[in-house]
Amino acid sequence: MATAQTSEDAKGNGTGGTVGKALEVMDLVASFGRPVRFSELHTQSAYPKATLYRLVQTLLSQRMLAFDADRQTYAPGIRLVRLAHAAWAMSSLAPIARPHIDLLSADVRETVHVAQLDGAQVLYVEKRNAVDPIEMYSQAGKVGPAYCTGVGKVMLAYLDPNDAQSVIAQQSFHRFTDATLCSADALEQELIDIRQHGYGFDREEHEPGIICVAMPIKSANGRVMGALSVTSSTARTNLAALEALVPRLRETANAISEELQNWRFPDGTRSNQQRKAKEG
Amino acid sequence: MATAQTSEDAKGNGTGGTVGKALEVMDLVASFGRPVRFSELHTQSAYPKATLYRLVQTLLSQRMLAFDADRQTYAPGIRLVRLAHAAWAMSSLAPIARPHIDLLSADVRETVHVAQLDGAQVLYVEKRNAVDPIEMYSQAGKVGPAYCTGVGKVMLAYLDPNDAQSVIAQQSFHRFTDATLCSADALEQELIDIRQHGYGFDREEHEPGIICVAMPIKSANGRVMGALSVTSSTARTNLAALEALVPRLRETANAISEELQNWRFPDGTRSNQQRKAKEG
DNA sequence: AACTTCGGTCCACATAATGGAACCTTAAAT
DNA sequence: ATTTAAGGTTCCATTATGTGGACCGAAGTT
Repeated sequence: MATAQTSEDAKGNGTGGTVGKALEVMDLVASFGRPVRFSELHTQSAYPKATLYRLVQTLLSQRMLAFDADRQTYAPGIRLVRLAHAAWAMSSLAPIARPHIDLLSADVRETVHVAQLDGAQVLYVEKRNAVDPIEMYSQAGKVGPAYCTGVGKVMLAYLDPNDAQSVIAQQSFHRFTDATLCSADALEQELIDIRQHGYGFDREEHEPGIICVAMPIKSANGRVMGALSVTSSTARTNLAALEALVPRLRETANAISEELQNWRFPDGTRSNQQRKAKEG
Repeated sequence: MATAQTSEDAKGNGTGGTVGKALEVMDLVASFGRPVRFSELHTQSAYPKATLYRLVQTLLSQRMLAFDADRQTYAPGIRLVRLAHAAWAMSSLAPIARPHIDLLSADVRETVHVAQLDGAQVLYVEKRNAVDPIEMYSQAGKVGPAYCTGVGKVMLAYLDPNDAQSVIAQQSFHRFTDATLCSADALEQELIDIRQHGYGFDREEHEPGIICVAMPIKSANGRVMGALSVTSSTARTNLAALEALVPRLRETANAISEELQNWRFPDGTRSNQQRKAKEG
């Protein structure tokens, strides 16, 4: 139920094995955001033509990529959607968080997000929008930067220091707005601040006019599992008003944490370690 | 934009390369439907312990699997959710179909599904439920059998004969209900019938009391891209009433087909312009 | 016809995967 | 405290896989 990385591995590598290379190609295809021709991939890839070709063919035969014979283009295959369904259902906070953020969202009448870390980026796994409640993959599955979003910053603040260091090192620190924290130093200062309060804000750091208040979701033993946030705009409200929602947010985060703990999958997944942890 | 397999490949293999083996492990993990221990995987896998271990480690380092240190269990990783977002957005009918099935669903006030073939199974990529409109990954991403669902049968009926043959050969023909078509022969008979009418039914073949009418969604050149269906129950309606919806369904399917064509990047080279135009 | 671009194939060679066996580590049994 | 067992991890000689420069052929272009 989490981003593994138990700190000592630190080899946030990408390559090495064939599988890694194949996944690099997957990412490449996905990064285009539209179906691509082989030659387009070739120009963007470090791999020689024959190698890239074989990788693409492998992926194709595994239905990880789909080929449009008419247009001669490749796109990520729907086999992924199926696997992702499993990932979303068992590996994300979403199924557990859902009823809680339904309540929260109905209560505060603002957009609520649940996010987790995927590598060095924030991945949104669930969203409730008070005004337009129907959203699908188009929202869950989206990624964003960790250093300038409310959810990203609170997760970083409570991450194991080694992991946090590694994630911070991978941030791009692009200046989206005047308020964006553009250096590791500025960010770390902010993280200290977040740890003191127990929650964090996005002060128009990612998008002008967009503000949010965020709260970490932790497991029983204190590991950050994700974060949730309430987002609004400066046109409608202000930081002080959002701060007033903190108790409600904390309540929701705690409820999710707790349920996370009790959560058992159909067949008993209870481990001895868990039993112990619960007693202690 | 589709299940590739342009008929001449036919090697619906699973193994061969390392990538295939790794994906086999992914499927295995996903098939449990809950986080699993290494030993559980080992008992279910043909691979020797060391090999399986290395595959799992590779997948883990690629964040395709996530490891829960507390429970010592593996689950599909959230990197998948991110890749799947790309797959869903560019490789599925869902983004195009969405507005159309919104209309259809509001109109007929019944559950509407959009599905595509993923290998030999039906994969639902979008759903609208008139009474309870909030659904997420929990629905999109689900899979079902091809031989006893409305959408599955209409897709088979219009598939290239070679591909259809291969898919039919992979069906399990489990008898879910008295009405289930339990043999390739019975199914092929049904497919002929579907081709004659241009649409198909699910006559409680998968679940007692659940019926549907389904219609293929084809591309300009006649290839099946997917299917859509209106589902209801025998308690509320009957097949004749569903059949009366056929014109409305055809209209929707045609609208999707057409938009599919226009949305298609006419030539790889022009795609950016088109995108720009859409944004502006 | 000569040239270019693009997708696809070959094959000697290098790398990465394999898996049996040995080895830790934790927990339960004696 | 000592033994046993089971789950999990590492080693390394062997072998299967993947690599990529060169080459092919079709479809356009000049």
